[in-house]
Amino acid sequence: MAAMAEKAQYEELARQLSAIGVVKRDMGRTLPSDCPAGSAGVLTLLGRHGDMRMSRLAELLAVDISVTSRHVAHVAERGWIERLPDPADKRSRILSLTPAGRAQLDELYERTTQLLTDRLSDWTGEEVRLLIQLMTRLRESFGDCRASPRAPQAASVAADITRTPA
Amino acid sequence: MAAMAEKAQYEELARQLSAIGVVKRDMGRTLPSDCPAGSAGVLTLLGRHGDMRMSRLAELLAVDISVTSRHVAHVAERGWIERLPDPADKRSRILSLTPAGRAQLDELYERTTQLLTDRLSDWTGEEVRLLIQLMTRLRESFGDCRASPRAPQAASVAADITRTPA
DNA sequence: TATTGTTATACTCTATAACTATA
DNA sequence: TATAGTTATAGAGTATAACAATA
Repeated sequence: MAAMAEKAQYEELARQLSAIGVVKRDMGRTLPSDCPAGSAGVLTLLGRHGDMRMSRLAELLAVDISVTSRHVAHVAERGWIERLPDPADKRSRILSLTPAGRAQLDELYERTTQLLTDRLSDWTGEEVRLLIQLMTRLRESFGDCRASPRAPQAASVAADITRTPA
Repeated sequence: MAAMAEKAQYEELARQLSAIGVVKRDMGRTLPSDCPAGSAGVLTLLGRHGDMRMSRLAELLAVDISVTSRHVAHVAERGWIERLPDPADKRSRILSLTPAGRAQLDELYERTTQLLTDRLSDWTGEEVRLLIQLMTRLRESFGDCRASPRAPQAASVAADITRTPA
């Protein structure tokens, strides 16, 4: 009984996931031409979490380290980050934002805010918060448990909904 | 004041959007090797909405018609759809699922359900429903208003939350 | 002239595998 | 031997532009 309804829900969720690309592409169009989404991800995570090694960044990006390496190279070529030697392990490199990288990051923040302020003008803060919470939990459910260092577990959303009835 | 909080929320939402790829890739890995995500999208929408023209399908997929053309060609080569002449406009083609296409679609449903049943085992139906609703609204807010033919407008989610306090 | 759809081209993102340097 | 990172290669998805056929 409930299984049938769940199956239909799952189909609908799969459809929504496959269609979310239209949102990502719209976001991508607002990026500077020399800073594609991959580069923006590197800058954002370094800005948020501070200096880190390649392998840690790959975890946060949730992509293979070879992909991370390419994004990092692109960002480093533009002088937005430095790759410092790791005194504890000569195989490793410590990634660190440069002042130019921080400036680029500010530019990205500016563009993101402008776009979302426009697109989500009729959303409440509560709705945005809830969507963020559910997307975070979705990623955790798919095994990406690395991106929420401060929030060990995005607890049951249902409980949160009842606790915060707008 | 509130603007600062909103800006931080927007940054977080942008991060979640850029990181959702890990979920899509996991879904993609469950697909048959000769039926990539683009093909699955074509089959799914034809199954859901019935026969349609290329241009309509491109709208539903929310991609350029040139992209749609390639996905459709891939699916047609495998015998999953037919491209029938449109009696009303000889430039146009009517796309129609074949029995083999329906069988392939059933296979896709099966795999999707299995994956999501596993990954979302600790989600409530209400949480899934809410995520679907918010993602639908997000796409609408980004100008993709074409994919919800039966639900003219996904109304305020905040109102819905209070109306349905679990 | 305008529109429907196809094809050619180019770009981004991704994973796998082979490789180098270090642990 | 095992691990950190780089590079080469291949595959999927997308958009733009040029084109053919029809409206």
